[in-house]
Amino acid sequence: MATPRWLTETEQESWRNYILTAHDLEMALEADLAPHGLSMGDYEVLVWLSEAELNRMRMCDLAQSLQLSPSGLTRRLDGMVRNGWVDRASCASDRRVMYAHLTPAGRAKMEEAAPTHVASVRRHVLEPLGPEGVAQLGELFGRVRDHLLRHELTRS
Amino acid sequence: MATPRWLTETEQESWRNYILTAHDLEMALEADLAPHGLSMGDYEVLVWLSEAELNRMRMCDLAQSLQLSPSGLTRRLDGMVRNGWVDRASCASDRRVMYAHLTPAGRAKMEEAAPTHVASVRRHVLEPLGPEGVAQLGELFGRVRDHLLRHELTRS
DNA sequence: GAGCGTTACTTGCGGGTGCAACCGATGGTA
DNA sequence: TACCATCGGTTGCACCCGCAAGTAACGCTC
Repeated sequence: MATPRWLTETEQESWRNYILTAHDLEMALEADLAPHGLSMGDYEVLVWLSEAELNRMRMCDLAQSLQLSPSGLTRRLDGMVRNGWVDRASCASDRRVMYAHLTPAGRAKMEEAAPTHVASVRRHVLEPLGPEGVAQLGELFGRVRDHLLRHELTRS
Repeated sequence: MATPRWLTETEQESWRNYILTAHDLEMALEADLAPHGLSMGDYEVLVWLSEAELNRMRMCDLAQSLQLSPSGLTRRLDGMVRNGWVDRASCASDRRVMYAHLTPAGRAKMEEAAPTHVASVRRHVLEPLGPEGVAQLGELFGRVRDHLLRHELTRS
């Protein structure tokens, strides 16, 4: 596991449960999405663009939303453009900017895959946790997240 | 985020919190370990071997413990052997088997890094959650894990 | 003891990602 | 207007990883 014995038994076991499960969970979600020819990464691009105004986002904003490096996003879009789900459009007012834009085919792909993915999340996570478990999950990770962000800010 | 609007507001937010935080958390732990010249992956190898009998494990067992593919482990060990933290030893009774064996230097490196990592986990996770939060975390992911494993078994 | 399915590990290959370097564009300042 | 720090994006490079194929060894069966 990830940590030696300087932790309580309980801490040890909780942390271990988290580490192992997070990995397996990711694999399960990925596997459920695979039949659609999508990775979770691709899927998240589709979702973000589909919810964005005019179905498009600036590369840098999208990269931040996806927690991806600029180069990482460039490469991921390369693939999605090749598949016809996204196209690139330059910006008239700022010629540095490149928009990632969802195509009709991309929207179709997303609407095809979304029910699968939602069902996957529901089956693997929401259902076993139950409503109050889901609320706890959000609360716990919200606390960790706040702590992380605060820590990050005080660093600079 | 990872999921469209077929989820409750609460579900949506909880899931989102989890996805975003899990990523940031991993980065934070990785960053804390980096000054020692270790990735989390390397560190976990050191921990597993240090807790194993005779400070060694069969490659296949170690791969399973680390949730890594055989080839992935081979490559990771390559690097750690190059750094002198691990060496390979073949097995007398079964010549297919290769042991990964922790060297004294590897143990030293692990003992050097462990306090850092434990402090990191404590600061980023255990402290913001508090004792009862940690227990909840373990309980929730234990439930998800049980569900995943059961599902996996019924598949075969 | 010959054959064969299985196991353990490694290697070739391709995909995904981050970092650093680069280029063009922008906006503020002298 | 000229300069320059900064920003947005892409490319070169290196690393990590999984899958498939290959090799060697094991062990069961006939």
